[in-house]
Amino acid sequence: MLSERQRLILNAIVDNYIHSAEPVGSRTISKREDIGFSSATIRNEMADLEELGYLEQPHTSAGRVPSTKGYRFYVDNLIKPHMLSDLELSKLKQLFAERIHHFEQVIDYTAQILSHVTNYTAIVLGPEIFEQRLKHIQIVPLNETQAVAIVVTNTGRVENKLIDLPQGVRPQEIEKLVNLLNSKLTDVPLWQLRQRLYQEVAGEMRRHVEQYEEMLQILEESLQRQEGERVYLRGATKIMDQPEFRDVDKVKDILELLEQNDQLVHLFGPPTEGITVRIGQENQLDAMKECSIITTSYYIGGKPVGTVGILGPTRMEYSRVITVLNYLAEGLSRMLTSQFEK
Amino acid sequence: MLSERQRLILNAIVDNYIHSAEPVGSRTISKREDIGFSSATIRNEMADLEELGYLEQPHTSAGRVPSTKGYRFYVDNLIKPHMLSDLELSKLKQLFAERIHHFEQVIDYTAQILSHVTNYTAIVLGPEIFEQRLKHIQIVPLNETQAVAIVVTNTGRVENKLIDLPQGVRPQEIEKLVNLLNSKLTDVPLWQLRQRLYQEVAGEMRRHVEQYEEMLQILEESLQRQEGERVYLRGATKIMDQPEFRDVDKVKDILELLEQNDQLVHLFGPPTEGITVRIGQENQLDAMKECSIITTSYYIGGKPVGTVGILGPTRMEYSRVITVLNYLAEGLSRMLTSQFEK
DNA sequence: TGTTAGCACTCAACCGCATCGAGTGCTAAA
DNA sequence: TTTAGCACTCGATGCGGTTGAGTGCTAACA
Repeated sequence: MLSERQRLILNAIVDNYIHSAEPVGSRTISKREDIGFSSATIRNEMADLEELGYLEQPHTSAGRVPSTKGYRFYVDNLIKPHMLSDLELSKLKQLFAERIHHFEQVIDYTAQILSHVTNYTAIVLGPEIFEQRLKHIQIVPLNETQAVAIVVTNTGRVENKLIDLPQGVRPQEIEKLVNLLNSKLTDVPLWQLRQRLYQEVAGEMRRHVEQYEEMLQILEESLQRQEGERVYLRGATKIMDQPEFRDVDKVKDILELLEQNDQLVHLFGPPTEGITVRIGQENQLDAMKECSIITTSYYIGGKPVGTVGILGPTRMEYSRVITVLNYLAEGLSRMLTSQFEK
Repeated sequence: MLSERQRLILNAIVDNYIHSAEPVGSRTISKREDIGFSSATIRNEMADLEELGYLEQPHTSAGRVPSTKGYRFYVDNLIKPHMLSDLELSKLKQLFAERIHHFEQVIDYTAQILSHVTNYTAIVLGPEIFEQRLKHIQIVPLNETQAVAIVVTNTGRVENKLIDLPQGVRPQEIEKLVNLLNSKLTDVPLWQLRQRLYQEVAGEMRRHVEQYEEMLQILEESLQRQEGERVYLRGATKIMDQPEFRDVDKVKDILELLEQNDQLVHLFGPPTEGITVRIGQENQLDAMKECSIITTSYYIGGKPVGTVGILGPTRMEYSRVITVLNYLAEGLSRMLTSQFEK
């Protein structure tokens, strides 16, 4: 367990390093107002903290830098709440002032604002498809052999897929089928769709629809491909503002990762209640070993539907970002709930 | 006008620089098989070429580097057709082998393959909305006050928009309206929709639909917002493989530009028949002054629907990229035509 | 007259070396 | 227990010399 003084010093070092990006020496710390000890005392404590694994030394005659463990302790125990500045507040409020109807635009704009306010990369996932319910299904024939299947959810999200029609199917047949599907499947959660398709629709279909076999298969296929979450990425280049990422190779690793949307979902892990912080090597992916990721969930009517997150260097302003994320996720949830709940 | 020998030398210099990324000296050139002159002769010619503006010298005791004018002459007059290697061919054919139904997926996959084959950044725009025709329109009420308006085009593209309903509108009204719209507007090109809405539907609507005014306004709004072209960007990080972009600041300028989709449309300019090459400062945007962009159009049934392009350093393999783009655009056009034409 | 060998010159890149200074660990005194 | 003092470490910075690729110019050559 760390002594009170050790905590004080660790806190001072992390704070300082976050803002300077330079290894911090004992003198710098001893001159801080909140510290009343000489540099020599600090040096002793620093040596101890290093032995305990909270600090690291780039080389013998340099100051100390927090280790992953150091940041972890800082985030878990030392962090002080950040007060949002007027500027931050006014930027954030832009989002809520805007009256955007389109779900995807709201989310995209959220990511944009978030990156702009924090000066880090913003990533927003959402919405979790399996929380959504079917509102309407439609099949639009394009020509003899092709059609578009369209699924609309209660949140106003529209998924569509091009499908091949069985030979010689008649428009009336399709219409009949669509009516059947809508009467049976409306308000069913998306993840149950395939199951319910067999339970409740298949029997009826066999009786009323020609080419029952083919159509069923096509339907299943088109319901299956609902992608999971969509990824909204903004401010990816912000990472290059950080002095520790002045190196093209480092940046490249990170941006390449960000280019692959599927990897991002991995990075975020399962949605959790409240703020989650992943620091440096705590992220499995190697390219992220010098980055931290802070995430939280947003809700519609109390149900989590997606995740918002910030990606920055391990040396990121944890306190500020956490406050911003909390504020934003709460506001976003309120906004979405009032707009999209049932 | 350049002499035959000057062309030969300019060609050799550009070729060499493209592959080495180092300023080329007279000795290097004189040793090439296709050149039969001593380094001294080459030096004289190089001095002339520099005076004429085709070459530049980073500093006195360095070799020469092609200027924008030099590249331009190379591209217009000297380039030799590139033979696609087996590897390139097999990668390109992956695209045509795949049987993807979804338009957007085809385009996205195209960008992916293109970047992978060329090792440069690939950008694909499309499809041009105004070439598409309305296939089906649908309005799905979500609750008392909101609905989703969905527009399906003949290429299978689906656009959707959340709309506010006028107070107290009845579902039957909406159904009536949708039927009316579909019967009047099917097969109308998207760009004519608004106009035709007034010409052909408004009168009928007034007679048959309650809350005529509000609905008309809402409809117009929802048809209006059809975004122009979509942008598919792949391999943005490839630029960092280039030795002249080892500098984070340069890379940042470029990637920031690429993050803004609207800027990209600018960059491509209006679609043209055949290959277009924009070299260095020929691009208006300052961040692009060390980049070249090669574009060409792709077609559905003989009509241009979008643009594919490659972004690389000015020192890019023009010949190879042009061949790849030609081959790919042709194949893509064939593929899309067989799949989507009316 | 065009080409080429030869040569002096230029200049970025590289290397070694000395210096500087921020920061350390240790010791001894307060 | 704290702190002043001091020797020590080592990256960063700066400077002079060397190297070598490449040039322009001149004079000889075919």
